[in-house]
Amino acid sequence: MAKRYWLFKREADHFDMDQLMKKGKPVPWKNVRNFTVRNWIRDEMKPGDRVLLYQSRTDDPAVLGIGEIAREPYPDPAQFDPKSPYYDPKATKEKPIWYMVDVEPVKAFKKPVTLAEMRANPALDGMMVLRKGNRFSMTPVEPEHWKTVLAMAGER
DNA sequence: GCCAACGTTGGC
DNA sequence: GCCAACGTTGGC
Repeated sequence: MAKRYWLFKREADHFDMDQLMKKGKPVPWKNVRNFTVRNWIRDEMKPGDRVLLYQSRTDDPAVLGIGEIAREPYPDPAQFDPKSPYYDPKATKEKPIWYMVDVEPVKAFKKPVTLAEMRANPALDGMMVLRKGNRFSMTPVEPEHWKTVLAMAGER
């Protein structure tokens, strides 16, 4: 299957792009508990897919950099852990419900691409993350939109 | 901090 | 299986 593009959202409180880059290792992107997003993870994400890393719930929400999916999707262990807030009593090891991927940080943009800039760019019309009321923590990104965002960041 | 929007839950 | 109520997301 061809390489795909995604946008992963994370709240500012739990997202430090510099820290990610410094670490330089794949990080688990866990705790997705939305069925639509689960289906994208489980059925469509592949190692090598590229990801826009987006910071939400801040004064200036923005894409801060890019990453790459580092391994096949796998069951989120928290669903089996009764002590976890993400525990799901309906999930079993044989039939997991929730999936996750690891993301390797690839590059921090020198110039983040803000939500305001993205909304102002007609080339990004229809981008899922820009839709009103969008609450998916992960969304697919069209190849043309990917190129546009990278160009806006001054990257190639 | 507010509140619109939306996914999920649960009573019926 | 519907749908109102609830809880959460996330821009502003």
